[in-house]
Amino acid sequence: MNQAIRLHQVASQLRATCNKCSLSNLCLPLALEENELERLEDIVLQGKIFNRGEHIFDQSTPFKSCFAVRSGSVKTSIITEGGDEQVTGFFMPGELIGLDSMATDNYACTAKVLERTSVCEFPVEKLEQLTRKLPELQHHMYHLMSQEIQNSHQLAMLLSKNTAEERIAALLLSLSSRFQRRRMSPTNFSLPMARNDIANFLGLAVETVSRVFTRFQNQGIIKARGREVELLDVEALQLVTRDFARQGCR
Amino acid sequence: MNQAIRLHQVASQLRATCNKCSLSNLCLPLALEENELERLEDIVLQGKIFNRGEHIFDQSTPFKSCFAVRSGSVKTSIITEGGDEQVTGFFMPGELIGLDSMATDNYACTAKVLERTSVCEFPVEKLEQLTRKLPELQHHMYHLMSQEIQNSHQLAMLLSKNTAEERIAALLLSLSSRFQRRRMSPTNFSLPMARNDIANFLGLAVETVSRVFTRFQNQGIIKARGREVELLDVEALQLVTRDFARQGCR
DNA sequence: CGCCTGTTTGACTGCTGTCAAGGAGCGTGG
DNA sequence: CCACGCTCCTTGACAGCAGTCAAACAGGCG
Repeated sequence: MNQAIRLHQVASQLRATCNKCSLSNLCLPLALEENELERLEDIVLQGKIFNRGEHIFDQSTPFKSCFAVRSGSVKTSIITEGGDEQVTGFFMPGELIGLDSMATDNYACTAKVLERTSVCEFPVEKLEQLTRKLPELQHHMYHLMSQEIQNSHQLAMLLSKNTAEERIAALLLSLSSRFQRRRMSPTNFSLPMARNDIANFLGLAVETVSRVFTRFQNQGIIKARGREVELLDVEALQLVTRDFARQGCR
Repeated sequence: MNQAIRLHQVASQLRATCNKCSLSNLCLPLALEENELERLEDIVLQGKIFNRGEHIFDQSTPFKSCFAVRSGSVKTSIITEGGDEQVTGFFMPGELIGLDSMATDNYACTAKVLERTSVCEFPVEKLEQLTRKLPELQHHMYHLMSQEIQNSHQLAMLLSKNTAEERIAALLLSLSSRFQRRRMSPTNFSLPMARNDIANFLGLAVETVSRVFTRFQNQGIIKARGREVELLDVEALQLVTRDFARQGCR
C-alpha cells in the first residue's frame, strides 16, 4: 500500500471525532453546533500520546499550541532560575492547557505528563482565526480563560488564608467534583500525582501533606493507601474547607 | 440651549479621545491602528468618576463590562460567604479590570476604588463583537487575559514559597515598575492602598507588614512615612526577592 | 477636643518547615 | 526466588517564622 494513501486514512480516522469524543461536553466543542464542529476538527491534531514523565512542552519551547487532555493527567509548573519548582495546576481529561502562555513567545510553564496521557493539540494561530469566525467558540475561549483566572485566584486565596488541613480538603473536593463530571466515582479514586506535587501545589512540605492524610484517616474522614483515596465523609471535608465548598482549585 | 444638543456635545467630547489618551500605550488601544481606534471609541463609555471607597461593581452585580483605569487606583477582592476578604489585585492607570468575570453571570470579585478614580467602561457584549472584526484587538484580549493568569500564578508562587520580607519586596518592586511605565518616579511614590490591603493581598497579618517595613527602613533599604515610600536601595530589594530562589537550590 | 481608623510595637503561642531516619512499593538483575 | 537500589511515603523531634492578642500611637475630621 502506498504511504500517501495510508497517511490519508490515518488522518481521516483522527479527524471528525470531536463530536464522538466523550469529553465534548467539557472541552472546546462544548459551545459548538454540528457544522461548526467540523471547522474545529479541521484544525485539531488529535491523539498525541505521551508516556509518564514526558514533557508536552516546557518553558524553553516557543509557544505554538494549546492542548486538551483526552485521557491521563498533566501537571503544569513554573521552574525558576534557581531551579525551584512551583506547580500551577493539575489537568484532567476535558481540560485545556496553555491558556497562560498566550501573552509570551515561549510557554509560561512546563507541562509534564503524570501517567500515560493522550492530548489533542490546537495550534493557536489557527484557533485564533477560527474564533473570529465562530462567535460561540470565541465566547467559550474567553469563558475558559476567565475561569482559569478565577481558579488561580481561588488558589491564591487557599494559599494565603488557609491551614494545611483546609488546603488538602479543598484539593480532595476539587478532584472529587472533577471525577464526578466525568461520570466517575466522586468518592473513590486514584490520585494521579505524588505527595510531593500536592505539597508543592498547595505550598506545603511533603511531610505536612503526609501528616494531614493520616490525620484525616484517623478521624475517619478518608481512607488512603498510597495514591488510592476513598472519601468516607464528604460533609466533614466540606466543613473543614468552610468557605471553600466550591470547586475552585486546580 | 436645548438639552438634546447639550448631550450631543458632551458625547462628542467624551468620544474620540482614546487616541489622545496618555495611557493608550498600556490599555486596549495598544494594538490598534488609527481607523480601528475609532471603532473602539464607539463602544467605550469614558470618564466615569468614583470617589474613594465606592464600588465600581461587586459580586452581586450582573457582569456587563470590563473597566480600564484612567486615573486613580482600584482594589479587587473576593468576599466569601463567611465575610472573609481576599484581595486579588491592585489596578493602576492603563490596567484592565473584570477579565476574571467573563465566565460567570455576576462579577467574580468586588472592585473598590482606593482614591478618587476615573475609569473607562467597555461593555463586553460590544467588545466581543468588536474583537471578531478586529483581529489585533482579539489577539490583544487573549494577551491580556493570559497575562492575568500568569500574574495570578506568580502571586500564588509568592504566597506559597516566600517569606514575609520577600513578598513585600516583590510588591514594592512591582509597584515601582508600574509607576515607571507611566513615566513616574520608580523610587519615590505614594502607596494607594492601606497596610491592611497589602497584608491581605500578600497573605500576611497587618502587624507583619508593619514590622517588615520598619525592618527595611532600619536596614536603609527604603524610607517610609505612612504611605509615602522611597526606595533607597533597589538592588537590595531585588536581592531579597532572589535570595530565596538561591537558597532553594542548595 | 474626642472619635475613628490606620499604623506601630511588644510578648507569646503555634502551625508548619526542617532535619533525620525508617518503611513501603517496585522494577532490575543475579 | 531473593537481594538490591531507587523512589515515594510516613513518622518523630525540634525550631522558627509569622499569627494572635494587647496596647499605645498617629493622623484626619467633624
